[in-house]
Amino acid sequence: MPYDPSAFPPFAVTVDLVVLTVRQHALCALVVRRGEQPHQGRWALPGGFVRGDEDLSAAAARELTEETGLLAHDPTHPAPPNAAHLEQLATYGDPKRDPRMRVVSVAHLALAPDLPAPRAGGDAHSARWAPVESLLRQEDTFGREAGHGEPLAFDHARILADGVERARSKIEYSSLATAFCPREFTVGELRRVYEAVWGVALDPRNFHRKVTGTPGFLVPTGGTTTRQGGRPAQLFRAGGATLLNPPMLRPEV
Amino acid sequence: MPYDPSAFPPFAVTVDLVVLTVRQHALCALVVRRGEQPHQGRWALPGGFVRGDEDLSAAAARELTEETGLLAHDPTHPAPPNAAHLEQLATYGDPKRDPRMRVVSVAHLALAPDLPAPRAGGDAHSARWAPVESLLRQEDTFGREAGHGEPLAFDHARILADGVERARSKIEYSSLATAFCPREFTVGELRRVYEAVWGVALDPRNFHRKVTGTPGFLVPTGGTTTRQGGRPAQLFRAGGATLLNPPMLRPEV
DNA sequence: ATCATAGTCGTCTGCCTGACGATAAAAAGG
DNA sequence: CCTTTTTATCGTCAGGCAGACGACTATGAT
Repeated sequence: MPYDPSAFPPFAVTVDLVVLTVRQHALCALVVRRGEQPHQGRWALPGGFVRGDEDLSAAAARELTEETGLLAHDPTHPAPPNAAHLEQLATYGDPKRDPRMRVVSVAHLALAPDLPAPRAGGDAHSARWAPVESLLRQEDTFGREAGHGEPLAFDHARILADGVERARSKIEYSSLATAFCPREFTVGELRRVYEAVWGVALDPRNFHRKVTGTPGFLVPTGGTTTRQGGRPAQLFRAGGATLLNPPMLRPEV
Repeated sequence: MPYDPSAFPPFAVTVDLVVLTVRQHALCALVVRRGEQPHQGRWALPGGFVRGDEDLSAAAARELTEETGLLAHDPTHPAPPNAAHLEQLATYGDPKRDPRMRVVSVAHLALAPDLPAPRAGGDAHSARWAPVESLLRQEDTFGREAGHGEPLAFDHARILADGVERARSKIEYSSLATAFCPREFTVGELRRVYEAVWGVALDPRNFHRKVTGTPGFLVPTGGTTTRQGGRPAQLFRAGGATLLNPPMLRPEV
């Protein structure tokens, strides 16, 4: 049966990225200032159109590299130096989410170690890391903290909230928190990642017992560091385990 | 800035459904026989094009009703009699997944109680429940069990596998297993759901202690039934809790 | 030298789970 | 009617793990 163009309505398909990192004890997301209508001048998640011959994950990886210089980390290969975790998050297709046309956006979630400074790319005039707390508070209050006076463009506040929730729950039962750390890190640095993502304080002693006692989570490199002040701490690298069993427990509210 | 059609390539967007149920101690998925090319005559997941003014979840709910007569269950409202759980699963957009054109499919996962018989709808010649075990074994062996001699059409085997994995993990930490049960059910029936979905045997005594001891999971209706044979069992309805804490533990492999 | 900071090792207690014995209430078979 | 079978339900016990928290160690700062 031949291809019948009248059988289906045409859509534009985009990828949007929720890129998260931890800086200064706060969970931050990458946002870019929109250079075009609609929502010109507003902050938005980075993203762009999927090309005609491009897979969704390839489009997401391309956008990630364009915006941050990071490479998507394929778990089947050894991690390159500038690697970030990248996974599909969810797809958003409300008919009215973009006033120009029918756009379906396949959102992806990227977790990256702390980076020097984002580079603006594509049609973005500028890019910056902003604490998710202030980005998600936009819908309620219009405080001017972090230079954001308005909510994110389109439905990006919702997408960001979904991405943050995915990250918060996924570090419970997987070793993904190490994606926020540099290649070598200390138990304390890993604990501060959990504390920043969950927004809670964790007992350093119980945390140390838990992560060092979970086989395959951390492998010691032999070195130590004192970059945090205080007693020198052992350095670790992420181990091969991806699933934590039993999981890390997020404290009750 | 005006809308520029040349700025992006056009896509077709579809929804595909992984509809799961438990029948006769086996986890089963709804499959339809394709009436058109490509893959004419092959079994496939039910699905169809998203309409031009339709949200993705609305398209999935429409397809679900067309194929099964079930209604998507909006958790904010009381459950109608014929309700099924419906959630977005993932989106598949390999450029070569459909030889006719560029199609992006937003797969959804539906969990339904055991139904009398599926009704064929749309362009499907016939529909049936098939054990997921045999459907997913197609890629390796070509046994003729359940009348399926070939793997599912397109990338539907992969989508089905992802949906099954989602269901298997989600009943660990949520009360979703009750979506496989009729409105009133016994602890034993709920246990057989877990056993079928996970493919393991569970200790009836520990299971009973666990589910009746989790607040908000089950509420007794006061009635009893003996439809399973043996001593009469208390009837329960799903409680308000959606998250189980601590979770049900899936036995080690 | 003293303090502050951060890391690491232990102890104890309570809760939860897995293993499994025992009892209860029905249907089926003799 | 009695026994067997089947399913449901309650109890007990030991091991493991998490939360609370004391103690000690090794640095830099004052």
